[in-house]
Amino acid sequence: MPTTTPRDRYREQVRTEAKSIAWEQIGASGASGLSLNAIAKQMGVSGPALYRYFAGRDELMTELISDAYTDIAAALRAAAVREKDDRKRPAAVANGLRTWAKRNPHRYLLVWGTPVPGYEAPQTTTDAARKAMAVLLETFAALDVAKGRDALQDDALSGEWAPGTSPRTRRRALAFWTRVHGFVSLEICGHFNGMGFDPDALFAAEVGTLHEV
Amino acid sequence: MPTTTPRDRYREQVRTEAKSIAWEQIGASGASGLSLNAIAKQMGVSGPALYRYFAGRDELMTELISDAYTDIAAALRAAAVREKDDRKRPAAVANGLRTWAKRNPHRYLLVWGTPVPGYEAPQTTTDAARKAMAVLLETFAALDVAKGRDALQDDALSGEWAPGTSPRTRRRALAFWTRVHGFVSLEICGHFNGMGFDPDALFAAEVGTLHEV
DNA sequence: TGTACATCAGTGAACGCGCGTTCACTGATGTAC
DNA sequence: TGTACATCAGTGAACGCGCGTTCACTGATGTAC
Repeated sequence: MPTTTPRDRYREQVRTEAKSIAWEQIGASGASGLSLNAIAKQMGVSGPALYRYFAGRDELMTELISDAYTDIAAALRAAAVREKDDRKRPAAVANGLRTWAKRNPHRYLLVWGTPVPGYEAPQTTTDAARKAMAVLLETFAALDVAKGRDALQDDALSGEWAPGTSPRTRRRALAFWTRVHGFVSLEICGHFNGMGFDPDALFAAEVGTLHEV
Repeated sequence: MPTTTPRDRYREQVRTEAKSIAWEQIGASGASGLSLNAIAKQMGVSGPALYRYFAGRDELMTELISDAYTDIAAALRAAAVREKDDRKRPAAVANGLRTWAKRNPHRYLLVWGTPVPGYEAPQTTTDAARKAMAVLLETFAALDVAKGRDALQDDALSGEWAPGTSPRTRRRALAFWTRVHGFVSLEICGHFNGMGFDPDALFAAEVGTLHEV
């Protein structure tokens, strides 16, 4: 009988608190500054205590990345369903992604920023990543009616990923992804600072072109 | 009489070697893994010895970033002058940027990837960044003849950066930058791995749309 | 309800490691007369 | 050309710090009869 005992609930609570502090620390010192000892200290607990909850630093990292992917996927999906008009949906998803990224820059960068050295992403995170990508694919699949001009040969985009979608849909999803990521990552890394233009306006203009991607 | 003495040349040589090893280490352990001690060890020299050549870790980092910017700017300019046709030049510059990035992923990411925590870029690097941006601006300024459709209000893009260029030129340069960066950064961070499509083909398609950005 | 036992959270000490940086010092290289 | 001095490269010890991780242990919480 796998009922959740009080101990189970306590465990989950401690894990959640640890992960929340982990994000704070990543925000302050970057992904490579993530430290079990430092988290323990902030929780008012001795270092080794956390080894009851995580196998080690790498497992914690993996879980943080998975959580972030799940969060992103949910945000994208929410933005997608909120927009009923198929043709306006790409822009809505783009805005959803940007909003989420600005609210969670460290999560965003942990997932799509510079890879953490010495950390190899396991299967789990790759799966989580596909869930986020699926939203983009569905968004463009809904638009997949006519409007030719497929510059890319079918086979070049017919990899094993995303079976059941057309090459055109995949290409559009990819173009969407790279463009939005380019803008968002530069913005949250502060590379627009001091240039004196309005990021909102530029993003709006860029997003306006996404439906004809 | 500021002639370069043998000692000066020796100093420069040691600094160059140290920086070269620094890049190796950044490649292996990431930007936050950069360590004066480790560099010294690899040079067969004691740790404190390097303090004769760099004021500290941060100064070395600053110099690496500046060097990277300078290198990028040179690569972009070379790509730009090689292409005589104004309208093909954006694509040429895009290809130049991607090629450089794939050859120097760590340099690229140090400059445009996730910011190094606890490191604040000084004026020097900002200046170097502008030199790279200048190539983009010139590229689109050359195209600045007619072809309306300026979706963005003039004032929104009339910040203090890049005086002497038209808002339209600035907007196009920015759109170029965000798009190319999006593609290139995802590619060199390995986010296209296992998707089974041909990055070259997708980039070519994306670059084909840049002249009408 | 009470007692005996098993489970599990958390501790503190320890291991070996690497970091940035300062400091007093040696020894070699250059310079001035 | 030779000698006296100044400059500078590099050393090794030291400071204080933090890291991941293992281990034997204490004490509290739950479970079975």
